[in-house]
Amino acid sequence: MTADGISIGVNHASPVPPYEQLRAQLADLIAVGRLGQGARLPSVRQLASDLGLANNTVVRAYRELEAAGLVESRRGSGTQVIAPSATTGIEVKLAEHTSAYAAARQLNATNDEALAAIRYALAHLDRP
Amino acid sequence: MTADGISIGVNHASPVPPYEQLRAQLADLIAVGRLGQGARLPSVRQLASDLGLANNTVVRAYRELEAAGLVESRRGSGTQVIAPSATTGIEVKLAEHTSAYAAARQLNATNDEALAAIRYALAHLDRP
Amino acid sequence: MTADGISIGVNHASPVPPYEQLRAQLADLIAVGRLGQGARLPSVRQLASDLGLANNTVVRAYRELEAAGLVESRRGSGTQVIAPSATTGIEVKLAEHTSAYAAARQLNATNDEALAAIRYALAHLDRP
Amino acid sequence: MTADGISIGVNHASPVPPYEQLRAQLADLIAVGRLGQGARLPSVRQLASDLGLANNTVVRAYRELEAAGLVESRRGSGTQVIAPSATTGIEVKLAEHTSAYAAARQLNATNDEALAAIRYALAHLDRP
DNA sequence: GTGGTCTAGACCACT
DNA sequence: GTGGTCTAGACCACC
Repeated sequence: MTADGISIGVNHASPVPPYEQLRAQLADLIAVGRLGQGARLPSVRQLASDLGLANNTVVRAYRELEAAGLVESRRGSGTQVIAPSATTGIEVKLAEHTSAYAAARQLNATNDEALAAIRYALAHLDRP
Repeated sequence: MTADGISIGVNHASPVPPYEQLRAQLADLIAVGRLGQGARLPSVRQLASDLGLANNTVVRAYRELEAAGLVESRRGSGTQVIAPSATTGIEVKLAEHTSAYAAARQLNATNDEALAAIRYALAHLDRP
Repeated sequence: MTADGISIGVNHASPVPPYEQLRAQLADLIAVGRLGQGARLPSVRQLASDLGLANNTVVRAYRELEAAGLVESRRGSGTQVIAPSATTGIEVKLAEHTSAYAAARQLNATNDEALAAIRYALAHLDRP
Repeated sequence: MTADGISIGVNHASPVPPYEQLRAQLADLIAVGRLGQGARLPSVRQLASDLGLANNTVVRAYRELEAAGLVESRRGSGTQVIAPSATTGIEVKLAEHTSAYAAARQLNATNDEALAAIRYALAHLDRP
């Protein structure tokens, strides 16, 4: 849990490298609007020490976000979100991912199967 | 597209290492029943040459699947699927993933948003 | 565009640090005669605010120009150009740079290629 | 001078960071055809030790070239040039640069001045 | 052997 | 304080 109430985690056991885990989580927070235009990301040093990473690992993640046009870094003034023209809603983000996942895994879900899936997911999400 | 009609792909540009891409795809095919009990995986050499990978990369993926108890390799008979105690259906797999994704990304979707998501996904899946 | 009709720009995305971008542009303007002997550079505060830079960044650029003997700063009278012993013409400046570039890049241009180059450049310069 | 007869140098005193000096030189060698399609760049370790740099510095340069689509790196098989659709000739490269330089520096050269420039440059190039 | 990532700590540029 | 770069050396994935 970082200062701003956004929590980010890194799984060192995962085959996905830490910088990419970071990048993906931040990209999603931005895409979904949790980090909107002008929002400041935690400082490199802050996030690195929070997560027990080397500074450069965070720098790498921020650099990739910048290359993707999601964020802008300036020496001395930190890293800020550049809002995407049309903010992507949670549903759209979830849907894009679900769809991509199904395709990538060749799950060939029928409509009924997919709906069953989402109902199942909803039923098992721990939520207050 | 490998011999058995199952197609597997490896993206060299991805930060996820090839052996893990392989492992994940095979694990899903098994979890979902596309590769059922007793099904034979392609031979190491076959799959490696199909994908332009070194044999060892495929060996690594198979080894991890074996360690997870999903397949069994025996000299002479290749690598075969050991059906999981309860075969996981497509919906369950999709749902688990969707749910895990939402949690990992802190998307905090409401039920309505999640349903909207799945409808969106369905509408955008190219299907015959 | 600064006060004197000379325009200077800083690209924050460039790997070249801002103070050096400033220094190089000013040095060229001087070398080429656009800023002649006795010409006054914009005040540090002026230039800094025009470009959205911190004062110290401009100070740094001016300091390097002074160390190179191109300008002189005096309290009260700002920063003035000290004309180089022999004023360098545009052609000479361009030529020096072109030549240095070719050498640095090992382009090994023949005379014909270089002439073709300059003709091409001329044809593509937007000029009134 | 590296193995392949291409020589690359890094100036540690320059304000331009080493990885960028590297990137620019390699990009030019490719743009100009000195490193054509399929040509293999020196290995990261090779180049790093030739130039007295840390491996990561070379890695960074190669990564940027890859992001620009000039080059492709594969673990185990090195880094190869992906030829640009239309190979850029030496003259074009030189001209583009000269033109860009003139514009960036506001040299406002006339055609005559530019021609004088190139003649001057040619006269002062040390060439066998 | 190849490239890819990470660390720990340094120094620089910038606000 | 901020981000940006470099080093030295480690370990991993891949051919």
